[in-house]
Amino acid sequence: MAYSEKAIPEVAQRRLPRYYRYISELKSKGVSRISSAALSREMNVTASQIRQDFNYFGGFGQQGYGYNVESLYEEIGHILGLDKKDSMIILGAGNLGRALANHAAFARRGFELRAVFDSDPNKIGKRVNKVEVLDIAKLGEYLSDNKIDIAILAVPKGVVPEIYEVLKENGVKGILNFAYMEIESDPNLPIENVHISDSLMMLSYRIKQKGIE
Amino acid sequence: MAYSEKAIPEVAQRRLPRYYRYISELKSKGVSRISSAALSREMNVTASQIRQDFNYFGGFGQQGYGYNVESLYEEIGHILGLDKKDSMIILGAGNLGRALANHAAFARRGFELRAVFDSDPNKIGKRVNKVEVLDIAKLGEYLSDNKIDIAILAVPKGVVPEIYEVLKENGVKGILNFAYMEIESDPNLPIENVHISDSLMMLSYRIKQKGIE
DNA sequence: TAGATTGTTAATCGATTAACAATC
DNA sequence: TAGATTGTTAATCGATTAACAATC
Repeated sequence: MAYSEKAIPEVAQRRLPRYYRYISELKSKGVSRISSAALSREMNVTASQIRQDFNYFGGFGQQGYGYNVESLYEEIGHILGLDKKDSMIILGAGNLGRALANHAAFARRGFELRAVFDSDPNKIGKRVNKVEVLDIAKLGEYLSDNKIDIAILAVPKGVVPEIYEVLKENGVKGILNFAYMEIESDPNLPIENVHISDSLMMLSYRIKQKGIE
Repeated sequence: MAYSEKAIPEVAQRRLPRYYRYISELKSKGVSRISSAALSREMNVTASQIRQDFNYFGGFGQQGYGYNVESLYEEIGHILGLDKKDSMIILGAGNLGRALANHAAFARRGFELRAVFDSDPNKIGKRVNKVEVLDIAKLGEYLSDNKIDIAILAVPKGVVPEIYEVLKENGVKGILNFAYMEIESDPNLPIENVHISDSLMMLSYRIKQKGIE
């Protein structure tokens, strides 16, 4: 986006994957066009917000017609970088690491798992969803030989800082962090923190609120 | 909260688990008091926002002193309902379901796993993290015999609607949904959707943006 | 063309921040 | 007491919604 354009609000950016999800659903149902009004009903947001949001990213619609589902799908996919086939490794072959390695949705969205790393000698050498479990001690070495875009952290929080340094020094471009420790996002190394426990606590909170209000 | 009090903004409510996380960290480090200014530096938010937020929930501080870490921890834990020991079941004994069943952070926060459900005869009867895997066909029956607060959905999206109905009809109080299908939150049955793929897409987007801006 | 629906501006609403009086 | 720091109000900033002209 050219520097002269208006900055896109962070909140609007974070709505993109949700739009993508709904549009990909429409596409697979064979719907070929949709208006902001119709999409607003499905997604439970205002039509106005949908039009504003799509406009931030370039206005993919047509007056009197609406939005073409196929091209919307491609445009948003492109904006999300899903046409790029990022290479990916998973750190930690524990329960969560293995579950993520087997997560079909990742491959479907064009993310390509290359290896899993662990420190446990019983796991090293085994395979998880067709890729090999490598020794985490050799992570730096591996990264200098292999161009990896994304690292998924599924390790105990104690080892996070150390692994983070290795990832950072070896050109990994982004981190998806499941460890129970927030890593601050350096402007040059974006990090998305996924805090499953936070969601559970939020749920607990909302259950409790029901009775009160 | 009395009806006369000002409504607490949704965004502030969603910040609670993050506060809880940082405060619990401070507590375990042995820090006994903290000012909004000091916490603001750690958490990367403004001190003003911290004071506003804590005030929405009752203002746990003391002028000239700051906040007592121990009592802050208890207060927020109480607001989140963590002093309540919710009972919990997991639907789906696949990779993700098993990973969640073994997730130590849940038990640590007072959530008590009671059973796991699956439809696969090879899994039924086995144990996952000390609880039994039960036949999902008997879910309704189980729920009428056992008071369950929270259900975690880790099943393929095709079976979500059907399971949702059973949960709803049998008094489950909240759902944590990992399926790749958004369930709309009924006012009487709060749902937190966790979309791991969305986080990965967002990461991909942010990696892509780096080069552009 | 008439009807539909976007793109976009302006108005509203809500959240964040600044400021400072209250008070420990 | 003097200093520190909250609680809280008011000011600012930003996001959402409404409205409608543009246009397919």
